[in-house]
Amino acid sequence: MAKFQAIKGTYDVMPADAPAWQHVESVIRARARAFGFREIRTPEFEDTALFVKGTGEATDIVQKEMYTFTDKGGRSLTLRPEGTPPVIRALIEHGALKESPCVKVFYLAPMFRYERPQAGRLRQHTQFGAEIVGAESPLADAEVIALLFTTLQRLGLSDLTLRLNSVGCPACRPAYRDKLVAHFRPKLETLCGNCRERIDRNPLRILDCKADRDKVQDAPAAVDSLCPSCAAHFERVKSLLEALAVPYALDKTLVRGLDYYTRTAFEVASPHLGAQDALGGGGRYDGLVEQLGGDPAPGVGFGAGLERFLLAIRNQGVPVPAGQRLDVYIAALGMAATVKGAELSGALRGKGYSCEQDLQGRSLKAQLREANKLNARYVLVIGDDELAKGSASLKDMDTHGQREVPFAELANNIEAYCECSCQG
RNA sequence: GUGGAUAUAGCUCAAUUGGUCAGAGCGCUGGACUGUGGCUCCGGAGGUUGCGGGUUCGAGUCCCGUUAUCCACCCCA
Repeated sequence: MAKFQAIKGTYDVMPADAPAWQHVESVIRARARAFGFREIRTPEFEDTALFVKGTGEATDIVQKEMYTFTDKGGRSLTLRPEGTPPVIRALIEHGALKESPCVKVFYLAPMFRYERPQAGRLRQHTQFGAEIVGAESPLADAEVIALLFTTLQRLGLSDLTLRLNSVGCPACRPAYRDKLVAHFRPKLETLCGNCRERIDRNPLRILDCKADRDKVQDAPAAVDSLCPSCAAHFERVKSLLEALAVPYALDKTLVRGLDYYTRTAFEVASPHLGAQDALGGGGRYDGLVEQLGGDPAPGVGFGAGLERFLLAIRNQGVPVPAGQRLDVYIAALGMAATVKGAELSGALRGKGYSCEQDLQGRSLKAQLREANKLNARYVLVIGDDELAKGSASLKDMDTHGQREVPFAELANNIEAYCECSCQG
């Protein structure tokens, strides 16, 4: 076993896996552009207090999952466990919300959480997230959801389930909370240990309990206790999702784990994942901007895990486009030919072709095998014969055809000989 | 933090009740007309069986510890 290995919960994307990542990333960027979201990049670590205040003191993330350390200046810093607080912080810090009443941004960035790894869960994972800040319109909720949902569809994922719920606002939630407590308090005995604690700490989370799924079904639903404005908002979100052709399933037990959520809560899950089946989730957070020191502004967004995208893609058997093929492989025999090959590869690369040359001084057979493995379109064979004639043997790996081409012509006008797909 | 499973060549895995059991396939590499790929055939390299103890005449094969990985819980992407 190797002396050093990637630390628990982290992993390497080796060259063989890179094309799949690039594909997912490019689909995401294309979708974000289609919806008019602009990219934002924030630091990998922040003031610890940003997450304590933003994510919420009582959340599991803050309680036990943060990578927190003290730097040499005595500052308490934390590796970003989630994307929303840093984004809001940046928008406030740069006055983006004063410059424009509504901002739409997305990010693609690593997140860090100290958790026990399992299928679809890592200590460092990559999130695709998007936020719309400054819009109270239910269309903002619907657009954010549609961005996530259609991105997953574009990736070829199917059997997706979009769970939707509304958890109300500071005006109506307290009353609902009381109803819930009143409902469960008498049945305390029938609840699991976790829920007995939750009834005081955070009763809404009892709805999330997997052990007592059945006992939760007849509990009062948040959607039945919404104040008029939250109820109207939720109705519009639903009809806008229909307008956007995004199928949803109401789930009155869906409660998101972060403190800042208000009104809309949603989650997209795939049956092609393990126990952690959410590809992404999010919701509205109308109080967060103010909470973090900005002028009050509503917001809505989501976070989604790329590793889970890749996992679902693989488990579902969705084909992933292969990486770009090599245009030209130069097989040279001997030092003089190698020098000539270097000269030609320089010229070819200058014209925009991808081109590589043997570095091991191996036999021609071995070089051709290598070219084949690299899926090269053409191979230029250069040996003593070619050097004497002043021309190279240009072999088409797809048709098996081969012809002689003078060195001078090759460098200037290879297109003429590669009737082809080589891109200039 | 809790529970369960697993740790044998680069990868996927074999190895009867502890006694030639350290192997196969793939991959890598060389060759089959000393200059021509993908198929086929032949050869080669590569493992002190995660690590440390113990039991035994003898341990990948049993016991203890340790580390790591995987899966599940909590929770989340």
